[in-house]
Amino acid sequence: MMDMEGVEDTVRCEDCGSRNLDLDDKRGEITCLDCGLVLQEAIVDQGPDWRSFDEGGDNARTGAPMNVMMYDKGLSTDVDWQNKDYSGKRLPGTTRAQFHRLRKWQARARVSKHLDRNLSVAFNEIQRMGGNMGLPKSVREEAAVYYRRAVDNNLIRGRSIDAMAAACLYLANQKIGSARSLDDMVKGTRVGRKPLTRSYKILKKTLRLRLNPVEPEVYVNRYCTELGLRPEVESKVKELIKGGRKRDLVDGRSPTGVAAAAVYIAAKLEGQPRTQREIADISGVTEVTIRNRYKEFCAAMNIELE
DNA sequence: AAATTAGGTTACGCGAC
DNA sequence: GTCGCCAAACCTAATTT
Repeated sequence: MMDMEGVEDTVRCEDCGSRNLDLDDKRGEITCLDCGLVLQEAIVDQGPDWRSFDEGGDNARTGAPMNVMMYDKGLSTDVDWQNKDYSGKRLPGTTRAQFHRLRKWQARARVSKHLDRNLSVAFNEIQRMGGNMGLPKSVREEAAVYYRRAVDNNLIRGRSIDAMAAACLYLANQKIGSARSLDDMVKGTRVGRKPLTRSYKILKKTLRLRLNPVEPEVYVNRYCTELGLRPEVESKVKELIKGGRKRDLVDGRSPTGVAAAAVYIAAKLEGQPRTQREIADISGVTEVTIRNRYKEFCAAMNIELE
């Protein structure tokens, strides 16, 4: 039933059969332009995990899960086919009509159940992983949108949900600039580096995503915060990176390395020095790399440290 | 703590298979 | 899709200043 060519050729409006559909990235909706039916929504919100996970973690929950990100959008109760109420009496005509509509909507929600289940699991994963490494809600929402588009483009079959979910998170993270490196992702998701990057590439390619290359500036705020540096240091860091970019010391190098080195220099210049080791620990960049970068900077920009 | 050195590893684009 | 190749950027580890 599904063919390999992507959403335009395969998805029709469930109500009127029109192929005239509109995909709204921002809101994550697919809307039929002919009848106005919203086919798919990325309903994303924070909520407690309700799936059990193998390794520890706090999966405790109180009360019913919020009906967010549920694969069937909360229509989880069946509507009885008989036109009778709970006591067996026949329903009056108007009520029957209402139930007819209910059934219709329910059938609709069932159409692509297997895909929706996949989405359900994936959304949970995105929530869990994202929450795990403290990614803001906006990133997780964006990731969910990407995942749904991955499903729409038949990218899921034969790939692990976890890897794809992690890849979506990584993409969203880059788009929004939440300052997580690939290393951070690997650590925070327990998805291997290989499958993660593989899914990431496929996703990026087939969705034709154009992302700005990650700039070192993205990491500056986080590094400074984690090192307890004053705001002045932070602006000094950005200044340094700017200068470095002019002198071609930035492009082609790993943004984390450049950021880490600039932080090292700025911290020292501003009288709030941190050791290379400290910076290496929080940034995941080795001391050696920090040294290489910061020496390049000093040499090219006539910076004297002491 | 910082620097140096040596040697191994990864990412990436691309073409071949 | 995977493999092999490339060079540069990075890494680890040991040692010295």
